[in-house]
Amino acid sequence: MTFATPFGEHALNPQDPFDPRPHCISAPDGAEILADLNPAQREAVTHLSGPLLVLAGAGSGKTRVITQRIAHLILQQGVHPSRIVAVTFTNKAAAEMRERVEAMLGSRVHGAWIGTFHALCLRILRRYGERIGLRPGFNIYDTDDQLAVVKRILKEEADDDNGYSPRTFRSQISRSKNAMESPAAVEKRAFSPERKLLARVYAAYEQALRQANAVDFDDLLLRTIELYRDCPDLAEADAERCEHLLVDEYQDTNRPQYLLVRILSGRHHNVCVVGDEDQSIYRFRGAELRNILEFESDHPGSRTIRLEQNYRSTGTILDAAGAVVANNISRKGKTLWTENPRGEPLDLFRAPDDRAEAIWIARRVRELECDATLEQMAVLYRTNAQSRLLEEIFRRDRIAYQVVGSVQFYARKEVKDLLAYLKLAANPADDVAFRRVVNTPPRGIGATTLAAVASISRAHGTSLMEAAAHAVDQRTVSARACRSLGAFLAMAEEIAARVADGSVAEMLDHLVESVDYESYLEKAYAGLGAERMENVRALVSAAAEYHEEGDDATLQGFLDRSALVAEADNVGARPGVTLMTVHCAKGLEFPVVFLAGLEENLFPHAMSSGSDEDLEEERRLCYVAMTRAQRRLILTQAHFRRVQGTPLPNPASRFIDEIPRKLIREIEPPNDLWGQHDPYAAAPRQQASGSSAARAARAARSSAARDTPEAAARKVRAAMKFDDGFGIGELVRHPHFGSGKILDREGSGKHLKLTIRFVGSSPKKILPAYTRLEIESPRG
DNA sequence: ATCAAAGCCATTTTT
DNA sequence: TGGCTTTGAT
Repeated sequence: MTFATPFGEHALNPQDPFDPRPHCISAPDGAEILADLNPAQREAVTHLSGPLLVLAGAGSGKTRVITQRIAHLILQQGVHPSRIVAVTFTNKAAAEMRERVEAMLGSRVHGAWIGTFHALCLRILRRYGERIGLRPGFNIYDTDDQLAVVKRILKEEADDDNGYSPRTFRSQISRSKNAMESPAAVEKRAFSPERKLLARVYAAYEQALRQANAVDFDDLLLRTIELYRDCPDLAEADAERCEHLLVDEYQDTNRPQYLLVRILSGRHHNVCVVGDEDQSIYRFRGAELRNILEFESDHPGSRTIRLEQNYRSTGTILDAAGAVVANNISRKGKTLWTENPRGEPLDLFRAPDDRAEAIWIARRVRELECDATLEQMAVLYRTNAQSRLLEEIFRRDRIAYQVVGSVQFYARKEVKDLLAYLKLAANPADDVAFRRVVNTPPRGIGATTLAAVASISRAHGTSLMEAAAHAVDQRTVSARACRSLGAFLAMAEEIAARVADGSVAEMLDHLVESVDYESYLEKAYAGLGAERMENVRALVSAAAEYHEEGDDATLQGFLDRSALVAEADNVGARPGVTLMTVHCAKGLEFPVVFLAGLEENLFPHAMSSGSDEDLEEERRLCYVAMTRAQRRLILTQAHFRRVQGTPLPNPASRFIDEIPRKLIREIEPPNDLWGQHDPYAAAPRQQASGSSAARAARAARSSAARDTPEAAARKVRAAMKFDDGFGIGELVRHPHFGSGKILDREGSGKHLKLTIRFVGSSPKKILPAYTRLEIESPRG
């Protein structure tokens, strides 16, 4: 398991990543905590009162500083743990921090809060949410759920030709929320029809969430701020509790998070933020670099400490990464240095295409296996889509690997289905959950029935669940629908009744049994049902595990966790090479790192070529990727890459050119990787940007045949008479769409299909055999 | 109402 | 390329 370190005598450095001894020494008392720290680290740990900004370069022992600081406060300053709050950005970081502090202090940390912003806010809202109108049992909507809400609204709000993408609306709404813009504010500044529609959809979305007693991720922060604003007593009490506030990854905070920090540190002002402007990579979701750049002016009397000694990487890797990020303008500027040896030059492999790139990486992994384990290697890439080819080749070559975070476990359909049942039990107002499970597995409740239920819910202003009960009571829907809807309601009630007693795992087990979920999966995913069933079993065992962790296990707690916890949180849990996106890799380190897909339009991504800010973020992302490497960094690039199935040419990433040549060793492609397939044959000649070329290809494919020379035939048919009464030009009435005019007809008997234009909409095809069409104006 | 086929769409990163 | 929605058939 241990491997020879190339660092010779440096191996005894206690912070040396290749030192086989465990990193954190257990149970220190007194001065021992400070023993292994350099002067800057020590100052950051012992600085006691007032705001503190720690600019911590990559690999400079940032987590160490935070954890030691917590230990120092508790052990030597006598601060009660419950008066310490440490917030991080990801669960991963929080878990690591908690683990390391516990390793040092054992039970003495008990009472300190260590967790993510979102988890902290959720806890506050669970306790006091009622004071701002959140009813107990409120649910958390993830991106999928948000999308479902937006889709439904778009359908109702703008049913005529809405060419708008729900996804765009969803992210625009999220963007507005992070900027803390109300629907009214968006409306006020909306000049284009699209912005106006956005304002309407946004308003309806907020309304829908309130009615469903649900909050989205953004709301967790926003509504906590709202709570503090409306209930100053609570803000006061929590700020009082925050004798010491520590914030990790401060460069990634957005506006709501910034405000929360201000509120919570408002009383004691002992706020210690740690961050690195060069590693800010979440601008796209509202992170404001400004927060860290302006910390000093924001918090008068603050102290700034720079951690510039790197303990992680070789000198070569550090120089290369530093040279890249030096091209950015908006930064405070740090110079990282290291006592580590220079190490090997960076490998650079330029592959003819993406397939050859993957094959070469697999081969190189095999070669390197002699001085590093598979677990010590990682392949990083910009986009999740890139993992597919790598996986294929790794599987073929029988190299063990683990993909982190691509398809989130909790985002899988089968998992979401079952969780939706539980969410509905916890919160019957959750309309998204209702729609999701009401006919899953299919039980004869189709669009017609659902539309009837929805209109009742609108009319009475109640949830779909209540509306459904009402419909069954009043026999508003057909007898058949009544029966299936009634059965569904009875089952939902039964599940809800089990919430009080019994474990979550038992509930799930019972649920899977009673709806016969397994045979549904079998039917719905021919052949792949078993695979999906595995995920169901994994969910059940996750629930069982959750139950074993503590005695305060509740359905609520389980749902909260599944909403906030991502799969990415157990990196390295399984054997093999780690495959993940660069974003996912932040905060991690590996002895050997491959960075794949270094091409223009991919990294930097085509989406980011718009502004300098976007490009600088890509560059920081590249910096983050490179600084994950401890011993070896291997860069790869593909001249041609398949995008949506078409091979597209891309020049090498500008980031490669920003690395000093002398730090790179370029590797010639082996013969067998050239020309075993001929990418140039299929590729377009033009040197276009990825996205526009892709669009052109798509357009060409679809614009092939669209003309319909049937107009003549239609005229012939229009001249004929029909004895079934549905003549062309006839006016008819449809139970749903109202009055309309028959434009055309095909087939006959029960296969008769009519094209009808209804008032105020485009023509629709109707089969009279399945609907009750009445003739409105018989022509003489 | 349900199922299968076919067209359609989108592909940046995540709590 | 593949997942998902719409369409079409029964």
